[in-house]
Amino acid sequence: MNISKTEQIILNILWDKHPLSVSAVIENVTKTQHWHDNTIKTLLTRLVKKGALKRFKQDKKFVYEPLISRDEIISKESEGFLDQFFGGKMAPLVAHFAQHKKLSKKEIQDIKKILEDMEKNDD
Amino acid sequence: MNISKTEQIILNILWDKHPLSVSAVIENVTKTQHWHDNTIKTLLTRLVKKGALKRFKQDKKFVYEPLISRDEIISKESEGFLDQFFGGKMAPLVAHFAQHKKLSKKEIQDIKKILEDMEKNDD
DNA sequence: ACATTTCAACTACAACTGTAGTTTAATTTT
DNA sequence: AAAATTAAACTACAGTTGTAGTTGAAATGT
Repeated sequence: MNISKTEQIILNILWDKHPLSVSAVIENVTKTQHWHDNTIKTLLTRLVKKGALKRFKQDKKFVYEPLISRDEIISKESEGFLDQFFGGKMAPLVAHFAQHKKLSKKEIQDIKKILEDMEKNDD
Repeated sequence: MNISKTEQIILNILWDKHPLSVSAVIENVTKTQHWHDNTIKTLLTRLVKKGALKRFKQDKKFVYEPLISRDEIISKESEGFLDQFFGGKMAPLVAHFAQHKKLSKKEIQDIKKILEDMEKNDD
């Protein structure tokens, strides 16, 4: 299954909260994207067809919810991304962001903490 | 400019080494992809048309080289990726990989080192 | 110079994507 | 119940992408 960029935006919303009616999805999407209603409906339909969403009637209206997990997609996409641009390694990614000053002090601390916790709970 | 996944593979090769002749590109690509020669040629042509590569004759044969920098594309793609999946923050990305045990001990050390260096050379 | 091999250019084509418009069916309002 | 509104389904259409095939031009071997 392949999820396009626009479809991904719909999925992100439904991962946050579901099930959602068409109108609720539209409302959420249009907060950030200037899309026509029908465009959003098309995307929903395509996602159902792809098996990424399921829909069912609730209160006489269709509602949608994800069939694939955020984690599943994130894992797939992350690996592809890392392979494509950083030879599959995290370190160069971090280095890239470091070089471009995309990391705040707080973020650095957060990341270090994550890594240290990880070292502790070593298994 | 938008680079597709397959095009990206071609670019990756040319960033490593350039200029390269068509046959050299083909040779490199087919190490990892089972693509027909013409497919690779099409990709090269499209990349030229997009302005991502330029080509010129060398020794009576065309050779190709990148017009856009790896860093440029990586920056763009990385940000898009991070926004799409991790709310634009690195920490959750690291956490994701940590959770999925995708980080070796050595990598953890490497990343920590990068972060610490960064804290030192603070500006 | 002609045949052969190699390059390069041009053409093809279906699936997927972005982006809706149009038609039909269901629900709600008066 | 007829009219109005809303929801759902169906249709459209050009651009991009993956994946080559075909044709024509140039270089090389004999």
